[in-house]
Amino acid sequence: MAYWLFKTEPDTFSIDTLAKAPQQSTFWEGIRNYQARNFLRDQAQVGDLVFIYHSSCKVPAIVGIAQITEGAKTDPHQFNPESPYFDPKSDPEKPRWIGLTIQYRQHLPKPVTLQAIKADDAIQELALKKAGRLSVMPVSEQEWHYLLAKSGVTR
DNA sequence: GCCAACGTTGGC
DNA sequence: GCCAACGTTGGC
Repeated sequence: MAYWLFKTEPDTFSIDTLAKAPQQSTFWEGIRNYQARNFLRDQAQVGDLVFIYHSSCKVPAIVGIAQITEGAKTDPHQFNPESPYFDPKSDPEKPRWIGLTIQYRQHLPKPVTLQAIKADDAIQELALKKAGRLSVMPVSEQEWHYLLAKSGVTR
């Protein structure tokens, strides 16, 4: 059991989009960063919990929780020249990029803003804090529970 | 819209 | 395998 943080731009795909999706599920696609991919490929497991973080928006913040419901599969967009996620260098025999399926769990009662995270000395490890453009990052168990409490989730 | 940070590419 | 140039991300 592990904990993660996934970034998304709410203009493209938000926690609300996920909550309203069929089965409240989506295939998390378009990961095009090796470090992020390696986390998903090598460490993410069905059952792991995921903070959904809104980036590139007015108030960047952790806004909700999802759960991984299906393990890593080839991301088909890498082979589609029409897709913004097309990767001409990916060999169909050895696909370079993967995605996995997550399901909505809940909105946070109080989103935890990037500003609050940066200002909080109790949060030290979270990769979000050290800048970084990583779109998928691990969250330690301790900081997961700390952030949950901070967001008003009581259990 | 700007720009800093940082990942990726490609020439050597 | 180094590193400069380039592209992208994402906060502000």
